Amino acid sequence: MNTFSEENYLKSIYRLSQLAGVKVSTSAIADALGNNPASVVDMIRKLSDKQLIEYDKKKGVKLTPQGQKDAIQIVRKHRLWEVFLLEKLAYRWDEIHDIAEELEHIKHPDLADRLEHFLNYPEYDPHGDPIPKANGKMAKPFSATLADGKIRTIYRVGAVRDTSSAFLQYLHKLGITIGTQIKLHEKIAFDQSLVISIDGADPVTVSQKFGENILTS
Amino acid sequence: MNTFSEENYLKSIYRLSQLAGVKVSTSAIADALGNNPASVVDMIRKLSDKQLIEYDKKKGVKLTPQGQKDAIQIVRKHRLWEVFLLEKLAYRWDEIHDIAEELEHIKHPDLADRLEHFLNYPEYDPHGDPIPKANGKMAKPFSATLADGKIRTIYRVGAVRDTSSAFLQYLHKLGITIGTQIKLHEKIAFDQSLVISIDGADPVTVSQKFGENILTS
DNA sequence: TTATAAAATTAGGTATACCTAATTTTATAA
DNA sequence: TTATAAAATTAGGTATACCTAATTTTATAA
Repeated sequence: MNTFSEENYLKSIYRLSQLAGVKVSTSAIADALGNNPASVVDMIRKLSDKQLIEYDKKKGVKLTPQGQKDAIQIVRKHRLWEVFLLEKLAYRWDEIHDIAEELEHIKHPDLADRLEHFLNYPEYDPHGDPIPKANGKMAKPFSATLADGKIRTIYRVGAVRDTSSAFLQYLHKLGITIGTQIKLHEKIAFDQSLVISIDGADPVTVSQKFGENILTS
Repeated sequence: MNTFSEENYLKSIYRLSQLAGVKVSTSAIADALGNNPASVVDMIRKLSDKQLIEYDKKKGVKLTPQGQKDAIQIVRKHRLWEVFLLEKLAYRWDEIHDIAEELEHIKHPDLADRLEHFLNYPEYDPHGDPIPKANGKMAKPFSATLADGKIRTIYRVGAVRDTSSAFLQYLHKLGITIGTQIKLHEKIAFDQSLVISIDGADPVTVSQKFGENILTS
């Protein structure tokens, strides 16, 4: 059984591993968790001893099969609780992440399974991320971003990459949620800003960073 | 904000305070939590510094108004989660206590209020204990025990005092739950054992200790 | 190639919440 | 009243998960 802290490290390492082209380095983990790199070095040693990760100075941190399994179970609980908080307790899109950060650490053998059943086996969480099944399998996450899109094309919002409340509140303000149709009119050559229309409304301009955080399906 | 450990102490002190004739002493708290008395002395100092308890060598530990408030909020969360686990996730009577011990520590301002709304404002938890409202008020707990009962009288099970799985599984085996009718036939003079019939069935004998843990309404 | 900046690590420290063993205080019984 | 048992406390220790400051290693740029 892993501690609260170990679980948070595993989850961060898992997330960083999934980002293409990112080396899961000491400093990358420190940034992700808001901890000092010296603390990360301590924990890398601890998780290596527990055989949950492998560390190679050159390649960075990699989850072992067991570490991967443990990380996925935490992600599973996180995403199931997010569905619960949104659907059953009527929390807003931008509120659920932080509460799920606490709930995901509740350890009781079949709590996740019961919750999944109660929620009627959702495939995706409210941010569009696939929910791992009890066996660890999950649907493919959406990977194409709006920033990669072609102009004069309509896309459907499948998921969001950033789940910070700043981003989610901005989406709320723009009227964008999972399933919203977005037409990409133009990419500004200067800074890759995007001119889009949301559900057929008048065009608005958003940043490249914005577009990179909208995943299309 | 209190730590996980501080919350567990407050809850234990609250529970011990409610038992008539029990002095909330260092050793009583140590027993309740399964900790060493030396550790309890440390925590008594800490909670006193935080003005959550008052300690008098002679009289033992007493919650301050703020300590009482904090303790009741934990009890509120515990009991609401128990209702959720039983009603929504279909856990058994004897399983819910331990899971709620973890869930009660989730700190998010209005999670308890939302959960209470979702559960339709239950007054009592599955063990018959009253659920404190957001303002800390709650229905009077049941206090009369079956062991105090008069013979040839029918009682209704209102609550159980002990919530250990050993006791709850025994009740399950006997077919006793909240609302069950129990007729008290006889008290054995030798050891205060009780001869009872459960929902009109053939009489069975149970111990005095058993009777003291059944609260009647 | 070498200077410099960035990243990683080491050394030593902190607060939390426990512990054991020894000692002191308090309660109980002869 | 005094011996003894029980309870409470003190002293000193541990593991966890962090930290800062200093040092070493690695990467990057002139």
